[in-house]
Amino acid sequence: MDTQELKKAGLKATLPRLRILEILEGSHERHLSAEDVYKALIDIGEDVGLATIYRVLTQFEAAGLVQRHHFNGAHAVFEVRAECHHDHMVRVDTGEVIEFADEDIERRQRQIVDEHGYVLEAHSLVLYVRPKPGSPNAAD
Amino acid sequence: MDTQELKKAGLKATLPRLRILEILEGSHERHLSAEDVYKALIDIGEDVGLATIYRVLTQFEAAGLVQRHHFNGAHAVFEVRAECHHDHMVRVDTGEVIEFADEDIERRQRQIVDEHGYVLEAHSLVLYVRPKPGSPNAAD
DNA sequence: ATGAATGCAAAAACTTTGCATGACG
DNA sequence: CGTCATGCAAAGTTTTTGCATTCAT
Repeated sequence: MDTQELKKAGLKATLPRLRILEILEGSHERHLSAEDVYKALIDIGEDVGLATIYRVLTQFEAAGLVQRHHFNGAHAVFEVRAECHHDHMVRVDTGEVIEFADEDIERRQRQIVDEHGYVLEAHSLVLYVRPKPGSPNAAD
Repeated sequence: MDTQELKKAGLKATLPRLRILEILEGSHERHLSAEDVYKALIDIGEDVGLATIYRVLTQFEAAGLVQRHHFNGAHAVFEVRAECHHDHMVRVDTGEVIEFADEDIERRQRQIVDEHGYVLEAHSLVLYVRPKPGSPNAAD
């Protein structure tokens, strides 16, 4: 039950918060904008204000339940925090988001930052890609 | 003369474009927002509209003269395109931007993308850092 | 001269906030 | 029941656009 998850995060288990969490966890597309969540809720007949969505998503982010990304400069997208860290590829032709993890890059990042006299707080890596001709991806 | 640079890029050498290019090239801080450029122009008594700054920066980007970054979700910053590619570190305490280049990461990125059946079109890597205690940076 | 560029102001897109009402514990 | 959350609408930010005027070639 998501109720426990919310309480564990120090948040009251209100209906809007439960609904928003359900959408984020249940969606096939893991990366949703506030507007996406809003539309999904309207679709299932839940009447939640857009302002609430923004407020709740910000709280979820602060509580570590979700992560906020800015794949394109415009609007933010949110994804439920995965167990294991990963970065993202974005197809420039379709906008599809593909997750990947690579310990080599992670390690090298920490090393570079350390060499400069800093500590790595967070990072954002997005690879913008297009299908390689002849690859199975070219079909989509 | 920047006039040549603009014409070579296929852009008419208008006064606003020349001024904006001068600001970008002459600024100590290499990463400027549209607002930053606007204020810098006002400061030197040049009366250029903010809308023009946005239009010109977008043209510069299309022409390959500048690169657009989104270090924070809010506003975009622009930098004159450097001869050699590099990525960025952003100090979370001061907002200072530090440039770095690492061929290991670049190579690994291309490899990962290739393994997934894609071609790397572009990428964005930002490391958010804080000074390492005891390092010379901690002082600033 | 002629088409493109500019400036202004209005609009657009995304997100945040104020305040009265309603819900959780 | 007290407090925090919600909804609505209004305001805030950043960026874009329409249109008459001005400028570069």
